[in-house]
Amino acid sequence: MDYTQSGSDILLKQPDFGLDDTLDCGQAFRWEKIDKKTYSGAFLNNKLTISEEPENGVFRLHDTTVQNFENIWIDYFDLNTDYGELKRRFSENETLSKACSFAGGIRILRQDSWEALSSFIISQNNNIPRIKGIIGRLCEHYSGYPSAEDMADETIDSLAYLRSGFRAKYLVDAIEKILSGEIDYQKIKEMPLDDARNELMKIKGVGPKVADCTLLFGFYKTDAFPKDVWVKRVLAQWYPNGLPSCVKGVEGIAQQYLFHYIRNTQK
DNA sequence: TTCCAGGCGTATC
DNA sequence: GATACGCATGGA
Repeated sequence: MDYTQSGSDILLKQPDFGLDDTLDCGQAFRWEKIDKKTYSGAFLNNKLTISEEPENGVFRLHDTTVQNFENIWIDYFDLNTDYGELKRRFSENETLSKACSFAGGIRILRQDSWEALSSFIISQNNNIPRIKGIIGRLCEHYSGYPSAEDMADETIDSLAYLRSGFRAKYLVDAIEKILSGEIDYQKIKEMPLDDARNELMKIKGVGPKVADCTLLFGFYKTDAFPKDVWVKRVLAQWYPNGLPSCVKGVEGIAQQYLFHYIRNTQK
C-alpha cells in the first residue's frame, strides 16, 4: 500500500483492490455507483467518494485528508492486510483459485458493528436489491445510518415505512438488547468465534448465518464462515468433504471470494 | 401465477 | 438433533 496527497484528494496505489468487486459484492449495502468508475458511501458518519483511475494505476479518495485516510479508511478498506498473499495461499485449491481470479479485487470491509448486525438482520430471506432499498429508506429517514441509540424509540409500527416485513420486530429486539447492555460489543470482540456467535444469537431473528456475517464484517472475525443459500451450493458442489486447509483462520475471506464467484457465474 | 431471495422461529417427532 | 412450515415484500 502506498499513498500520496494530491490537492484535496488522496491517491492510493493498491493492486489487490477493485471497487465493483469490493463495494458491490453483497457485504455492504449503501455504496452507490455514481458513474462507471466511482462510488459514494460512508463509514459511520464519514462520507467518501472514491474513484478508480486505471490509466494512472490509482484510486482517488475525493476531498479527504491524510489524517482521515490514516484514521478511518486504511482500517475500513483493510489496507494493512496483504490480499495478494492470501490469494497465493488460496490458489493451491482449484475452485478457490478460480474464484480469486474471477474477482481479484475483493477485500473485506471492516464495517461498524451495529450497521453490520442490523443490515444482516434485514438481509434474511431477502434479495440484495431489496436489502439496499430498505437500508436506503432507513438512511434517508435519519440522514445517515442511525445508531442503536438513535433508534431507541422505534417500534414495529414506527418502522413500517421501511417495508422490511417480519424483520422489523427483530430490529426492535436487537436495539433493546444493545441499549440494555445485554449484548456488549466489547465482550463479543474478545470472545472466541463460537461464544461470540451464541451471544449474538440471543437476539431474535439472529441465527447462525446472520451472526457469522455480523462477526465477519462487523467484528472482523475472519474465521467466521457464513453459510447462506449460495455458499451451501458451493459446499455441496465443490467441498462435500469440508474446506481445504489453506483457508484455516481466514475462512470468512475465502467465503467472500466463493460467494461472489458462484453468485455471478451460476444464475 | 408461482417461485425465490446473503434465514429464522416454532412446532413436532 | 433433525425436519417441515410460515413469514412480508417485491422482482422475475
